[in-house]
Amino acid sequence: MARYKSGLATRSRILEATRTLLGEVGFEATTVKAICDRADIKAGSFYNLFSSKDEVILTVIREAIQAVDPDPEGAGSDSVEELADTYVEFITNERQLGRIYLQLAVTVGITDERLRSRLLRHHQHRVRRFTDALLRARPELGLTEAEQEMELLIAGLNGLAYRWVLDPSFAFHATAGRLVQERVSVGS
Amino acid sequence: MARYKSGLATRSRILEATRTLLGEVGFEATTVKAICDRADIKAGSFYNLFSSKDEVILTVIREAIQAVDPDPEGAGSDSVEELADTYVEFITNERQLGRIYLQLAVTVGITDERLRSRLLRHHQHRVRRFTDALLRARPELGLTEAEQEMELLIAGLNGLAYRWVLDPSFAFHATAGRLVQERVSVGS
DNA sequence: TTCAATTTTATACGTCCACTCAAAGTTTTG
DNA sequence: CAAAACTTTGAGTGGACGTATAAAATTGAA
Repeated sequence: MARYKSGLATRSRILEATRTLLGEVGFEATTVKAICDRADIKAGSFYNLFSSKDEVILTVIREAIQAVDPDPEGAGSDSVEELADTYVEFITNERQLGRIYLQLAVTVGITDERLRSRLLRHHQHRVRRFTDALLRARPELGLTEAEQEMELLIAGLNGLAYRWVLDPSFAFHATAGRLVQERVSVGS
Repeated sequence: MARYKSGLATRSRILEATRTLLGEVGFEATTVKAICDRADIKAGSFYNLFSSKDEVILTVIREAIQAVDPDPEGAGSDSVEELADTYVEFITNERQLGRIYLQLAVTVGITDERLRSRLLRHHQHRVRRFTDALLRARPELGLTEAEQEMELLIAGLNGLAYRWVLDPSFAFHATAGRLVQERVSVGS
């Protein structure tokens, strides 16, 4: 474990290098050597601060999952629009973590059963948060109906995110905005 | 190139092994050795029939892209419902190719610029096909409006596909059906 | 300033990777 | 059936990978 400030700084550089590599070249190309080269350190330093390649990768994956579902002070008082907007901002601004997030389900999730169930729990938590927000705005909706709407909204947002990754000139923000408006005003 | 029937059979076995591995364990774990072991051949035979690992993987990727956008006899006469249904069936039945397809944009697409633009062209072709089908059913819609609707529908279908991969107990077919109904009856 | 704790370096090991090739085996053709 | 074309095998290559460790350098606390 890092205790001296130089060690802590090295740890940060390793995490940043890992984040960049995972986001830009994918899991396959993110080797310990690539991480060390980018962080400008030697393998020995890496293994002094992390016990394995998996450890640093899982640390960054946790960052990515958390970034999509932040639990800010005002938890439980966001609107659907705000929640959706936060996600769009996350994908477009935090490019590295965003791409890592989008890779998770179809790449690592296939192989690692524990990560898959963790991602599923994350998704269910996200649906709940969106549903709560929708019900706050439109209390007359039934729980099941609201949940189904938000499942569709989140699927749509994810699909648009993949679309945007494929072509960053795509009007992600505007399209997502229209989608949210539709879903929020469902049945009215 | 394979000319004798034994060579052709081996080629098929290699392709099937690659398909299975890409779909089940991902790109990272799909090594030449893994392919050869699963196809029960030696590396020399592999390199007699394919010039590289990339060649066989790209062949399977092309299969996956084509499977999503088949050009059957009746091209230009499908309904939106049929097009969407075909996609859902593809993802749920052709599990291997389906997972490969879903991995493409966020995994290989990041690294390989040529593949990324190929995927983008594939997507645009798909949007056009869905839009044509929608306009056939509802000629009163404007082209732009119809295109935007279908962009949202496809994003939704893709998002639901990712959702289903994460948890195959998810009611993909039913949820996709509701989504299609909504989009087809837009503004009416 | 001293010295123990921590970090960095240099070097190395064994494994697995994509890939090659000569030689032996098999299939098709004339 | 014999020669040509093709396929398979088995053994091997160099290189990059993850992992490990002893010694040198640096740091922080007393």
